[in-house]
This record gives sequence, C-alpha cells and structure tokens, in this order.
Amino acid sequence: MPSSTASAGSARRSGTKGVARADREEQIVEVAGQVFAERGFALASVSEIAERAGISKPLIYNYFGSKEGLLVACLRRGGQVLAEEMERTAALGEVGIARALVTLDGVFRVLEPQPWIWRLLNDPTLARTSEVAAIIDVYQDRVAALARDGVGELMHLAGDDDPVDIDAMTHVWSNVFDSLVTWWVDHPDETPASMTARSSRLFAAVFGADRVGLRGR
Amino acid sequence: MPSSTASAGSARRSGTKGVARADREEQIVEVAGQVFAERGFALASVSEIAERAGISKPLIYNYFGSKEGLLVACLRRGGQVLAEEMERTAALGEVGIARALVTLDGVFRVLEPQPWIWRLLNDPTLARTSEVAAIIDVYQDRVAALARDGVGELMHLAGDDDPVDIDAMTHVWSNVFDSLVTWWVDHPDETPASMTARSSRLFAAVFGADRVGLRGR
DNA sequence: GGGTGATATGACTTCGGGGTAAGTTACCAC
DNA sequence: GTGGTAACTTACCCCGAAGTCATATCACCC
Repeated sequence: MPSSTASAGSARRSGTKGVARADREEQIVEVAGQVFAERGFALASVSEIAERAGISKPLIYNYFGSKEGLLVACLRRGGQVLAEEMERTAALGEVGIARALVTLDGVFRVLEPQPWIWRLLNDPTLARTSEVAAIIDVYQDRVAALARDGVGELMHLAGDDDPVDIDAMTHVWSNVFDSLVTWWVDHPDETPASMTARSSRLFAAVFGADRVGLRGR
Repeated sequence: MPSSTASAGSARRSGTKGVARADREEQIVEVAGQVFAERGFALASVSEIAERAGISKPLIYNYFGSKEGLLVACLRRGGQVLAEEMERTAALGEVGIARALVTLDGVFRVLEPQPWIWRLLNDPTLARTSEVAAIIDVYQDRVAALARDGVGELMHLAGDDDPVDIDAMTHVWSNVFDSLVTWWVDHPDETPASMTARSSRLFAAVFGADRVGLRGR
C-alpha cells in the first residue's frame, strides 16, 4: 500500500507528489517559457502548460496567481540572466563592432540552455501592462543603448548627424542584433562559439575586416 | 416614411442600405486589414471589424465565409499590389544597393495608402494553412530572392562563400529591409520620397557613399 | 401591388480559455 | 494516533469569439 515517499503504483486522485514548491515553480516556469515562446503569450493556454508539466491547472494558479503572474515569473528569470550578462560584457570595455560581438557572444552563451527567453522578451503578443513593461524595459533599454552608442559613432564618422537618421538607424541595428539571435535560435546545432565566429565574418563582409578586430588583437 | 434611397431618420432593423456587394466587400477588406494589422490576425475579432465597418457580423460571414476567408481576401489584395510593384522595380535592372533602394522606394509608395499590408504579410500570429501560405510565399520569396542576390554578391566580394554564412546573412538582410519598412510605418509623417532618401543615407553610412549611387548618376 | 432576390440583422449555439471552490492525499510534529 | 499544513485534483463558472439560422427590409420587374 502507498506509504513511502515515492508515487504509488495505481492512480491516486490528488495529494502531494513530494515535490517542494520551489522546485515545482522552477519546473513550471521552464515549461511555461517554452510554451509562451512557441505560441506567443496571448495565444498560449495555461491548460497546455499544465498538461506538458504533468500537473493540473489550479496548481499553477495557486503558485502564480494568474496567467500574467506566470509570465512575470518567466520574464523576471529571463530578464535577469540577460541583464547580468550584458552588464558583464559591457564591463569588458570594447567599443564599436567589437562591443557588439562580445555582447552577442554573451547572449548566445546565456541563451543556450534556454533559447525561449529571447523569443519571450520580444513577443509581439505581449500586453504591455506596467509590471510586464518594467521588466522588459530593463533589457530592451540595454539593447537600445548598445545600439545607440554604436550607431551614433558610425553615423558621425559618415558625417550624418541627423537625429532622425540616427533614430531610424538605431531601430535597424537593434533588428540586426535580433536577427542574428533569432537565426541562431532557429539553428540549434550551432554552438555559441561558432555563431560568434559567424557573426564576426558577417560584420567583416559588410564593414570590412579591418574594422571588426577585437581590442588587443 | 422611408422610401427613397437614403437612410431613414429612425431605426431600421434590417434591409439593404443601398451598398452593392462589391463596394461593401472592398470596404470590409480595408477595415479588416487595419484591425488584423493592429491586433494580429489571431487576436483580432470579427465582431470588432463589423462594428468598425458599421455593419453586422453575419454580413461578413455571408460575403467571406469565415474569418480565414476574410484574411485571404485581405492577403490577396495586399500581396498582389506588392508583388506587382516589386515586379515593376525589378524590371528597372538596378543591382546591388541601388536595387534595394528602388525596391524600398516602390514599397513605400505602394504602402502609403494602406500601411497595414506590410504588417499583415509579416503577422507572426498567422496560422500558415495552405491557402494562406501560398499567398504569403509569393511575396516572401520575392523579398528573399532580392536578399539572396544582393547578399551573394556582397559576400563573394568579401571572399566569403560559405553557404551557411550566406543563409544567415540573407536572413539578416531581409530583416533590415523589414526594419526600414516598419520604422516608416511607425512614422506616418514621412513621405515615401523622404524615406527613400533617408534609407539611402543610412546605406551610405554603412557601405560608404561610393557604393550606394544609382545607376546613371 | 405582389413576387423575387439582394442586402442586411438579432438572437442563438458552441467551444475554448481564464479563473475558482471545495475537496483529497500525504507528510510531519507532538 | 491525530491534527495541521503543504501539495495536489476534479468539477465547475463565466465570458468572449467563431460561426449559424431565421427573419426583416428594400429595389426592381411585371
């Protein structure tokens, strides 16, 4: 008869499975992140998340309060690891193309175990309520700042200081960054290292090899 | 009492408003395109479209059969005008950056009265059923071909003929094209001509002014 | 002026998704 | 053992959105 910690042989209707809340929450966030990224937040269903996690829907509501609460948990985890990594690469002190490259490299490495983070942070179906927006802004401001710096320098060198040109270029450049990450997310065989090398070759083809070298090389 | 063609003073429950089917269909497609682009197809509601068009929901179903049928009608109209325009600019025989510029210019001009077309054709919430996919592919293949040509040339000049590099670069370049269009869609004050000029300056800043000139200049 | 077909609509059904109430099982402290 | 609590589930409510049916009004033709 069922008495030890392991699950019993036959169907039990309810009752604990011996998983602590913190562990369960982490597992749910992991599954939810994947589902949100696959379908888009608005089109994802909590039922599917529960099913894929092997638990029931009310447990999710018990732990996270609402679908948006679950989203916030995913976003917080994802946003934090990304922000920390960008902080780290920013401290390396690279500039220009090299700065973009080390940032990309860091992002690739951080995203490798959880590629859903990037899709989720760029999910177009997100309703930007205040709490959600606050978390997203942390990382998006960072990407935008990175873009603005590099773009400002590039445009100034080209003799174009029109602020609207710079704004448009920043938008384009942010999308280039995003394109490289999404291409990589769609090609899981690629390692972070090989993807960074690939990005470097692409930059070299556009800007010329002489403008892409890392500092100190 | 109501007998002439114009609407009567007080509430009429049903009956014709004197709008021919073809005209009504065109009006519905126009409104639907805007709503689909705003919310994304999957998140848009037929009721809202009906409301904004000042008609009732069953009329839409009577004319288009289903929500997807309405989408197909929007896509067909949008895809056709874009494909025709790209056909036209392709016949101009420009190459390299200049080809991208005349294509962008054509797209800006065509999109000016209906900017929703671009968003709709790139809607990430679209369920790609066979009929929908067929229409989208017509235009997406065209953009991809445009990208592949230009990218192939650029990469070859840079001495990089790795096919995977070219594939990644094509993806990035398609996104650059898309970025310029979406930036413009978000800045409605900009005329097509000024946006083309702006794009030209941005290309010049990246590639160098000497590589951007149009043929015959 | 009366039938016919096109243009329209109110009221309905169905279904899936978010969210909840109430109960069930297992473990732990005493 | 027994009471409390943490970990769970079944069965339900509510709402909004897709899609349908029966009906109403109008224009036109004779």
